[in-house]
Amino acid sequence: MNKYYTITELTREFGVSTRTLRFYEDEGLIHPERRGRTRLFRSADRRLIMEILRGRRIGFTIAEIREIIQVYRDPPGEAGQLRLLMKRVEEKREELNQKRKDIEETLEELGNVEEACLTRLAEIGVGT
Amino acid sequence: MNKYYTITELTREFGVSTRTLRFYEDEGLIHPERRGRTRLFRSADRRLIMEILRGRRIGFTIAEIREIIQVYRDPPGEAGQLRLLMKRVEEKREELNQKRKDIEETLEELGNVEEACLTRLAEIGVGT
DNA sequence: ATTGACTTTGACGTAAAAGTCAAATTTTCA
DNA sequence: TGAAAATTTGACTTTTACGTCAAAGTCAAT
Repeated sequence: MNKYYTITELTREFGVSTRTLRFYEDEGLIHPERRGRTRLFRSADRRLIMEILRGRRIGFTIAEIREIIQVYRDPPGEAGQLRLLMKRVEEKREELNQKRKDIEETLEELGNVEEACLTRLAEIGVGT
Repeated sequence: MNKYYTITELTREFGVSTRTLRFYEDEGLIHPERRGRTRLFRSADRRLIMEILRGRRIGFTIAEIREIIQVYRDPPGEAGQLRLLMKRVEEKREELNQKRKDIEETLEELGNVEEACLTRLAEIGVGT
Protein backbone atom coordinates (compact mmCIF):
# COMPACT_ATOMS: atom_id res chain seq x y z
CA MET A 1 0.00 0.00 0.00
CA ASN A 2 0.89 3.65 0.33
CA LYS A 3 1.72 3.66 -3.30
CA TYR A 4 3.04 6.63 -5.14
CA TYR A 5 1.60 7.74 -8.43
CA THR A 6 3.76 9.40 -11.03
CA ILE A 7 2.45 12.42 -12.80
CA THR A 8 1.91 10.61 -16.06
CA GLU A 9 0.00 7.78 -14.43
CA LEU A 10 -2.46 10.35 -13.24
CA THR A 11 -2.57 12.27 -16.50
CA ARG A 12 -3.43 9.03 -18.26
CA GLU A 13 -6.01 8.02 -15.73
CA PHE A 14 -7.78 11.36 -15.85
CA GLY A 15 -7.09 12.45 -19.39
CA VAL A 16 -5.38 15.67 -18.46
CA SER A 17 -1.92 16.96 -19.30
CA THR A 18 1.06 17.27 -17.01
CA ARG A 19 0.80 20.98 -17.57
CA THR A 20 -2.63 20.90 -16.04
CA LEU A 21 -1.48 19.15 -12.88
CA ARG A 22 1.49 21.46 -12.53
CA PHE A 23 -0.86 24.35 -13.02
CA TYR A 24 -3.09 23.09 -10.23
CA GLU A 25 -0.04 22.86 -8.01
CA ASP A 26 1.02 26.39 -8.88
CA GLU A 27 -2.48 27.50 -8.02
CA GLY A 28 -2.23 25.86 -4.63
CA LEU A 29 -4.88 23.20 -5.21
CA ILE A 30 -2.61 20.21 -4.70
CA HIS A 31 0.66 19.70 -2.90
CA PRO A 32 2.33 16.52 -4.04
CA GLU A 33 5.46 15.47 -2.22
CA ARG A 34 8.87 15.61 -3.81
CA ARG A 35 11.72 13.23 -4.15
CA GLY A 36 14.37 15.61 -5.34
CA ARG A 37 12.44 17.71 -7.80
CA THR A 38 10.16 14.94 -8.97
CA ARG A 39 6.57 15.05 -7.83
CA LEU A 40 5.16 12.06 -6.01
CA PHE A 41 1.41 11.78 -5.74
CA ARG A 42 -0.27 9.85 -2.96
CA SER A 43 -3.79 8.55 -3.15
CA ALA A 44 -4.98 11.52 -1.16
CA ASP A 45 -3.65 13.73 -3.93
CA ARG A 46 -5.32 11.49 -6.46
CA ARG A 47 -8.69 11.81 -4.75
CA LEU A 48 -8.26 15.54 -4.53
CA ILE A 49 -7.58 15.69 -8.24
CA MET A 50 -10.78 13.77 -8.83
CA GLU A 51 -12.69 16.38 -6.90
CA ILE A 52 -10.96 19.21 -8.70
CA LEU A 53 -11.91 17.73 -12.04
CA ARG A 54 -15.46 17.25 -10.91
CA GLY A 55 -15.56 20.90 -9.96
CA ARG A 56 -14.13 21.78 -13.32
CA ARG A 57 -16.76 19.75 -15.15
CA ILE A 58 -19.57 21.64 -13.49
CA GLY A 59 -17.98 24.97 -14.30
CA PHE A 60 -16.32 26.02 -11.08
CA THR A 61 -13.37 28.31 -11.49
CA ILE A 62 -9.98 27.53 -10.01
CA ALA A 63 -10.60 30.18 -7.38
CA GLU A 64 -13.89 28.58 -6.36
CA ILE A 65 -12.35 25.15 -6.22
CA ARG A 66 -9.52 26.47 -4.09
CA GLU A 67 -12.00 28.06 -1.77
CA ILE A 68 -13.91 24.83 -1.34
CA ILE A 69 -10.73 22.89 -0.66
CA GLN A 70 -9.65 25.40 1.95
CA VAL A 71 -12.96 25.22 3.73
CA TYR A 72 -12.48 21.49 3.98
CA ARG A 73 -8.91 21.88 5.15
CA ASP A 74 -9.68 24.30 7.89
CA PRO A 75 -13.30 25.02 8.58
CA PRO A 76 -14.05 28.38 10.14
CA GLY A 77 -14.57 28.43 13.89
CA GLU A 78 -16.06 31.84 14.38
CA ALA A 79 -19.81 32.37 14.24
CA GLY A 80 -19.75 35.26 11.77
CA GLN A 81 -17.60 33.33 9.38
CA LEU A 82 -19.77 30.27 9.73
CA ARG A 83 -22.83 32.28 8.81
CA LEU A 84 -20.99 33.81 5.88
CA LEU A 85 -20.01 30.37 4.70
CA MET A 86 -23.59 29.18 4.95
CA LYS A 87 -24.70 32.08 2.83
CA ARG A 88 -22.14 31.22 0.19
CA VAL A 89 -23.19 27.59 0.33
CA GLU A 90 -26.77 28.62 -0.19
CA GLU A 91 -25.82 30.65 -3.24
CA LYS A 92 -23.88 27.77 -4.72
CA ARG A 93 -26.77 25.47 -4.08
CA GLU A 94 -29.12 27.71 -6.02
CA GLU A 95 -26.67 28.00 -8.85
CA LEU A 96 -26.34 24.25 -9.03
CA ASN A 97 -30.07 23.71 -8.87
CA GLN A 98 -30.48 26.06 -11.81
CA LYS A 99 -27.79 24.23 -13.67
CA ARG A 100 -29.42 20.90 -13.00
CA LYS A 101 -32.69 22.21 -14.30
CA ASP A 102 -30.93 23.51 -17.40
CA ILE A 103 -29.37 20.12 -17.94
CA GLU A 104 -32.63 18.29 -17.55
CA GLU A 105 -34.35 20.54 -20.03
CA THR A 106 -31.54 20.11 -22.49
CA LEU A 107 -31.60 16.34 -22.06
CA GLU A 108 -35.27 16.39 -22.96
CA GLU A 109 -34.55 18.38 -26.08
CA LEU A 110 -31.83 15.98 -27.04
CA GLY A 111 -34.38 13.23 -26.68
CA ASN A 112 -36.66 15.03 -29.08
CA VAL A 113 -33.87 15.50 -31.59
CA GLU A 114 -33.02 11.84 -31.40
CA GLU A 115 -36.60 10.85 -31.91
CA ALA A 116 -36.92 13.17 -34.88
CA CYS A 117 -33.82 11.60 -36.36
CA LEU A 118 -35.24 8.11 -35.97
CA THR A 119 -38.53 9.12 -37.53
CA ARG A 120 -36.77 10.73 -40.43
CA LEU A 121 -34.52 7.74 -40.91
CA ALA A 122 -37.52 5.47 -40.95
CA GLU A 123 -39.17 7.64 -43.60
CA ILE A 124 -36.13 7.65 -45.84
CA GLY A 125 -34.49 4.27 -45.96
CA VAL A 126 -36.50 1.64 -44.23
CA GLY A 127 -33.35 -0.26 -43.41
CA THR A 128 -30.52 0.06 -40.86
CA MET B 1 -48.71 41.93 -30.10
CA ASN B 2 -45.70 41.55 -32.32
CA LYS B 3 -43.81 43.75 -30.02
CA TYR B 4 -40.25 44.78 -30.53
CA TYR B 5 -37.71 44.61 -27.76
CA THR B 6 -34.84 47.05 -27.61
CA ILE B 7 -31.42 45.77 -26.83
CA THR B 8 -31.35 47.24 -23.35
CA GLU B 9 -34.72 45.77 -22.45
CA LEU B 10 -33.24 42.39 -23.12
CA THR B 11 -29.95 43.08 -21.38
CA ARG B 12 -31.91 44.10 -18.30
CA GLU B 13 -34.19 41.13 -18.43
CA PHE B 14 -31.36 38.64 -18.78
CA GLY B 15 -28.59 40.38 -16.93
CA VAL B 16 -26.19 40.48 -19.83
CA SER B 17 -24.47 43.38 -21.52
CA THR B 18 -25.19 44.86 -24.92
CA ARG B 19 -21.72 43.75 -25.87
CA THR B 20 -22.78 40.18 -25.20
CA LEU B 21 -25.82 40.39 -27.46
CA ARG B 22 -23.82 42.06 -30.20
CA PHE B 23 -21.23 39.37 -29.80
CA TYR B 24 -23.85 36.69 -30.24
CA GLU B 25 -24.99 38.40 -33.39
CA ASP B 26 -21.44 38.60 -34.72
CA GLU B 27 -21.13 34.91 -33.99
CA GLY B 28 -24.24 34.20 -36.01
CA LEU B 29 -26.36 33.00 -33.10
CA ILE B 30 -29.07 35.62 -33.47
CA HIS B 31 -30.25 37.81 -36.32
CA PRO B 32 -32.31 40.68 -35.02
CA GLU B 33 -33.98 42.92 -37.57
CA ARG B 34 -32.89 46.48 -38.18
CA ARG B 35 -34.61 49.78 -38.40
CA GLY B 36 -31.82 51.82 -39.89
CA ARG B 37 -28.88 50.58 -37.91
CA THR B 38 -30.78 49.94 -34.73
CA ARG B 39 -31.43 46.36 -33.77
CA LEU B 40 -35.01 45.28 -33.18
CA PHE B 41 -35.58 42.06 -31.32
CA ARG B 42 -38.73 40.04 -31.75
CA SER B 43 -39.97 37.53 -29.26
CA ALA B 44 -38.48 34.75 -31.36
CA ASP B 45 -35.10 36.39 -30.84
CA ARG B 46 -35.83 36.72 -27.18
CA ARG B 47 -36.63 33.02 -26.85
CA LEU B 48 -33.50 32.16 -28.75
CA ILE B 49 -31.45 34.26 -26.37
CA MET B 50 -33.00 32.36 -23.49
CA GLU B 51 -31.82 29.13 -25.01
CA ILE B 52 -28.38 30.51 -25.71
CA LEU B 53 -28.02 31.56 -22.09
CA ARG B 54 -29.21 28.19 -20.91
CA GLY B 55 -26.55 26.59 -23.06
CA ARG B 56 -24.02 28.96 -21.62
CA ARG B 57 -24.99 28.10 -18.06
CA ILE B 58 -24.36 24.43 -18.62
CA GLY B 59 -20.99 25.14 -20.17
CA PHE B 60 -21.60 24.88 -23.88
CA THR B 61 -19.23 26.88 -26.03
CA ILE B 62 -20.45 29.36 -28.61
CA ALA B 63 -19.54 26.89 -31.33
CA GLU B 64 -21.63 24.17 -29.74
CA ILE B 65 -24.56 26.45 -29.24
CA ARG B 66 -24.37 27.57 -32.84
CA GLU B 67 -24.29 23.97 -33.96
CA ILE B 68 -27.40 23.16 -31.98
CA ILE B 69 -29.23 26.18 -33.34
CA GLN B 70 -28.33 25.25 -36.87
CA VAL B 71 -29.59 21.72 -36.46
CA TYR B 72 -32.89 23.16 -35.36
CA ARG B 73 -32.94 25.62 -38.25
CA ASP B 74 -32.31 23.07 -40.92
CA PRO B 75 -32.27 19.47 -39.84
CA PRO B 76 -30.22 17.16 -42.02
CA GLY B 77 -32.12 15.14 -44.59
CA GLU B 78 -29.55 12.62 -45.61
CA ALA B 79 -29.24 9.31 -43.80
CA GLY B 80 -25.51 9.50 -43.14
CA GLN B 81 -25.82 12.95 -41.66
CA LEU B 82 -28.75 11.87 -39.56
CA ARG B 83 -26.73 9.05 -38.11
CA LEU B 84 -23.83 11.37 -37.48
CA LEU B 85 -26.12 13.75 -35.69
CA MET B 86 -27.49 10.95 -33.55
CA LYS B 87 -23.98 9.99 -32.57
CA ARG B 88 -23.23 13.56 -31.55
CA VAL B 89 -26.48 13.72 -29.63
CA GLU B 90 -25.54 10.55 -27.80
CA GLU B 91 -22.17 12.04 -26.85
CA LYS B 92 -23.79 15.19 -25.55
CA ARG B 93 -26.25 13.15 -23.60
CA GLU B 94 -23.47 11.26 -21.85
CA GLU B 95 -21.65 14.48 -21.12
CA LEU B 96 -24.76 15.97 -19.59
CA ASN B 97 -25.50 12.87 -17.58
CA GLN B 98 -22.00 13.02 -16.15
CA LYS B 99 -22.48 16.67 -15.37
CA ARG B 100 -25.77 16.01 -13.66
CA LYS B 101 -24.13 13.34 -11.54
CA ASP B 102 -21.34 15.76 -10.66
CA ILE B 103 -23.89 18.34 -9.64
CA GLU B 104 -25.85 15.93 -7.50
CA GLU B 105 -22.72 14.81 -5.69
CA THR B 106 -21.69 18.37 -5.11
CA LEU B 107 -25.14 19.28 -3.83
CA GLU B 108 -24.83 16.47 -1.30
CA GLU B 109 -21.49 17.78 -0.16
CA LEU B 110 -22.91 21.24 0.19
CA GLY B 111 -25.59 19.73 2.36
CA ASN B 112 -22.92 18.22 4.58
CA VAL B 113 -21.07 21.49 4.84
CA GLU B 114 -24.24 23.28 5.81
CA GLU B 115 -25.03 20.71 8.43
CA ALA B 116 -21.53 20.93 9.85
CA CYS B 117 -21.94 24.69 10.05
CA LEU B 118 -25.19 24.38 11.93
CA THR B 119 -23.72 21.88 14.35
CA ARG B 120 -20.74 24.10 14.97
CA LEU B 121 -22.93 27.15 15.43
CA ALA B 122 -25.02 25.27 17.96
CA GLU B 123 -21.89 24.29 19.87
CA ILE B 124 -20.56 27.81 20.01
CA GLY B 125 -23.29 30.29 20.64
CA VAL B 126 -26.55 28.66 21.56
CA GLY B 127 -28.41 31.61 20.07
CA THR B 128 -29.70 32.55 16.59
C1' DA C 1 -32.46 73.47 -31.77
C1' DT C 2 -30.45 71.36 -28.16
C1' DT C 3 -29.99 68.34 -24.43
C1' DG C 4 -29.63 63.83 -22.89
C1' DA C 5 -30.39 59.04 -23.34
C1' DC C 6 -29.53 55.25 -26.17
C1' DT C 7 -27.22 52.81 -29.90
C1' DT C 8 -23.74 51.37 -33.30
C1' DT C 9 -19.24 50.22 -35.08
C1' DG C 10 -14.58 49.20 -34.58
C1' DA C 11 -10.49 48.60 -32.31
C1' DC C 12 -8.05 47.12 -28.63
C1' DG C 13 -7.75 44.89 -23.95
C1' DT C 14 -8.26 41.18 -20.58
C1' DA C 15 -8.82 37.08 -17.51
C1' DA C 16 -8.96 32.15 -17.05
C1' DA C 17 -7.11 27.88 -18.08
C1' DA C 18 -4.38 25.77 -20.00
C1' DG C 19 -1.07 24.58 -24.53
C1' DT C 20 3.56 24.74 -26.50
C1' DC C 21 8.36 24.76 -26.66
C1' DA C 22 13.10 24.62 -25.16
C1' DA C 23 16.63 23.50 -22.14
C1' DA C 24 18.13 21.29 -18.24
C1' DT C 25 17.65 17.41 -15.00
C1' DT C 26 16.59 13.07 -13.36
C1' DT C 27 15.35 8.40 -13.49
C1' DT C 28 15.26 3.99 -15.30
C1' DC C 29 17.07 -0.11 -16.81
C1' DA C 30 19.61 -2.80 -20.18
C1' DT D 1 27.48 3.31 -17.00
C1' DG D 2 25.39 5.12 -20.54
C1' DA D 3 21.52 5.93 -23.49
C1' DA D 4 16.67 6.52 -23.69
C1' DA D 5 12.63 8.04 -21.46
C1' DA D 6 10.45 10.87 -18.21
C1' DT D 7 10.22 15.11 -15.61
C1' DT D 8 10.87 19.92 -14.34
C1' DT D 9 11.04 24.84 -14.93
C1' DG D 10 10.16 28.97 -17.20
C1' DA D 11 8.77 31.68 -20.73
C1' DC D 12 5.74 32.57 -24.18
C1' DT D 13 1.33 31.66 -26.81
C1' DT D 14 -3.50 30.56 -27.49
C1' DT D 15 -8.48 30.40 -27.09
C1' DT D 16 -12.89 31.85 -25.42
C1' DA D 17 -16.05 35.16 -24.18
C1' DC D 18 -16.64 38.93 -23.52
C1' DG D 19 -15.09 44.18 -21.35
C1' DT D 20 -13.75 48.82 -22.42
C1' DC D 21 -13.15 52.65 -24.60
C1' DA D 22 -13.86 56.34 -28.43
C1' DA D 23 -16.28 58.50 -31.91
C1' DA D 24 -20.21 59.06 -34.27
C1' DG D 25 -25.09 58.53 -35.23
C1' DT D 26 -30.24 58.49 -33.70
C1' DC D 27 -34.23 59.71 -31.40
C1' DA D 28 -37.50 61.79 -28.16
C1' DA D 29 -38.64 65.50 -25.54
C1' DT D 30 -38.09 69.99 -23.83
